[in-house]
Amino acid sequence: MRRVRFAPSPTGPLHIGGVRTALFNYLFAKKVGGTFILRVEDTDKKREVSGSEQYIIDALNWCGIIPDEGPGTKSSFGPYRQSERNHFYDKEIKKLVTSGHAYYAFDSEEELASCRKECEKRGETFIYNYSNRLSLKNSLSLSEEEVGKLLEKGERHVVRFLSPKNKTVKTSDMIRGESTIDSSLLDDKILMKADGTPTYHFANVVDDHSMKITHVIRGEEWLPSLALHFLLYEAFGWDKPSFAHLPLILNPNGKGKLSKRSGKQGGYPVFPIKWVGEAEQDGFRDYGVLPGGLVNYLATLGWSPDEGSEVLSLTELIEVFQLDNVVSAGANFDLEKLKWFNHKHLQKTKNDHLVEELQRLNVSARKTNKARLAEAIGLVKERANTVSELWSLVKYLFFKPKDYDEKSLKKIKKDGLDKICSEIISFCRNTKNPNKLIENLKLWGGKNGIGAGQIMMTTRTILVGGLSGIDLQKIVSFIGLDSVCRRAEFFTEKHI
RNA sequence: GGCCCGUUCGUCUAUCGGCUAGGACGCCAGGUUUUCAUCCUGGUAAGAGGGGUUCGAUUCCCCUACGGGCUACCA
Repeated sequence: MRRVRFAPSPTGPLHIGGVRTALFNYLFAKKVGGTFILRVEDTDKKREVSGSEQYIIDALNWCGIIPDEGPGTKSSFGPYRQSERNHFYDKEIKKLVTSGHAYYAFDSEEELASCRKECEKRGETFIYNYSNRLSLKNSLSLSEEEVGKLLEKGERHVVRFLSPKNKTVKTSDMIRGESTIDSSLLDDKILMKADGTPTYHFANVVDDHSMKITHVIRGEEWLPSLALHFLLYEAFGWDKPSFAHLPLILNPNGKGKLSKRSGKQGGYPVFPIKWVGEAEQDGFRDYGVLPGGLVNYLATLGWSPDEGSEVLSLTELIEVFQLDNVVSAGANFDLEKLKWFNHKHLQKTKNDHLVEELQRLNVSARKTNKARLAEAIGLVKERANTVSELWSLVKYLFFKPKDYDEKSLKKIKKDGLDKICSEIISFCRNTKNPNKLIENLKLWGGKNGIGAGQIMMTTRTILVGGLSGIDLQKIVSFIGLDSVCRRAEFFTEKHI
C-alpha cells in the first residue's frame, strides 16, 4: 500500500508551490487508494509562526486535498507533529552514535562562524567533514575521557553525521533517474541540534521510516541533500522509500522561485486562501479563483495528461495522474492560463455556490437577494474568469448606472435621443409586458426613421451605462419595466 | 565561488532515434452575437550554441552558454 506524506513547516502561509507538492502526493496516493499523510515539521520553534498549521489545514481543505492522517488523527503512526516525536529521535540518534555513524561535536556556533569567515578570506568554502573534523572539537578528535567529561558537564553539543570519504553514493529519483555523488563533497550535517531537537534531515528520515512512507514526493530544493538521506537510510540499515523531486514553480519571467514579491508586482496572490496574520495576505480565493481551477492549473505545471482535455476535476485528475509524466524543468507561473482554467471550472460550478462565494468577496453583492443573484449569475457566468469579475458583470442587473461610459455616449447619435428616451418611458408606463419592449422599440424606430442599431445602442447605454453586457431584452426582462423607466428618466435628467 | 538540477513556440507542454515538430493558454484574423464577452473556425510562433555517436538526431554522449536550486545548530 502506498503511503505518502506532505511535510510542510509551519513558518507562515503555505504558498502554491507547497499546494502543488501536496497535490501531487495526494493524486499519487489516491490513484491506488493509498494514504496521504500530513506531517507538520515544526522542529524549529524559533521560526514557527502561530496560525500556520491551521492555515495549512484550511488551505488543503479548501483545495479538496484532504489528509487521511495528520495532526488530530489517532493511529499507531502518530503523533504527526515532529515536536511531539522527540522520543523517536532521541532513541534513533543513540543507535547512530553507537554504530559510529554519528558523533558529538562541541564547537560553538561562534567558533564555526569564524572558521567560515577565515575560509572565505582564502576564497574557500568551509565544510565540516573528513578534511578538518579531527582538528575541530568533537568526539572523534577528543579522547573518550574528555568527551565523557564534557557530556557529563552538560556541555552544549550537537550530533553530526559522519560522512564517509571517497564513497560514491548512487541516488535514484523517479523523475530524474539515477545519479552519483562523491561523498567527499558532503559535510557532516548536524542531525541533532544543541537544544536536543532534530534537524530536518534527521527527523525526516526517521519519520518517513517509522511512518512507513513508501514514496517521498517533495520539491526540487531537496535534491542536493538526497545523497545524505540515502546515506542515513544505509547507516540505519533501513529500506529506502522511492523519491521524486518535483520541479519548482518559477516567477512568470522565470527568474527565481515564485515569490510573494513578484505576485505583488504582477497583481496576483501566491497563497491559496487569506492569511490572517501580522501581514495579512490575500489568497487566490480572494482573487475569485475556485479551488477546482487552482488545483487543475497547478496540476498542469510540470505534468500533462496522456490524452484528452486538460480541463479536469480533482477526481478526474486522480484517475489520469501519473507521476512518471512529471517533467524535470521548472515551470513559469502564468496568471492568464490559470484564469482560463478557472473560467472552465466556473462554468461547471452551481450558481448557488457562486452566490455564496461572490457574497463572501463583495460587499455590494451581499445586499442582493440570493435567488435573484443566482439567476443573474446564470445569465452572465459564461463571460467570467473569476468570481470577483462576476460582480461587475452582474452589477447593472441590480443597480442603475451611476455614470455613463464616455466612448459610448460619443458613439450614440444625439439626433432623436430625446425621442427614444421618452418612448421608452411611455412604453414602460403604458404596458405591462416587459418581454416586448425591445421588439416594440425597434418597430417604433422603423416607423420614425430611427435605425435599430441606434435604438439598441441607446437603450443599452441607458440601462447599463455603456456598450457592453448581455442581451438587451434579457436585461429588461430581468430588471422589469419600473426599473427601465427610472433609468431612462435618470438618463434624461443627466444627458438631455 | 563550490556542488546539484535543468534548457522544445512569449507561456504550460507532447515527442521515449525517422518530423510536414503535435496540443493548450496568449496573440492575430474571420464567423456567430445589430453591443461587449462567450462560442466556433483558421492563423502566428519552438528544439540555446558547438562538437561527437549514427544511414539518420529535438531525442544518446561531451563541452560552452544561459537559467534555477542548494551551500545554517531553517525547512
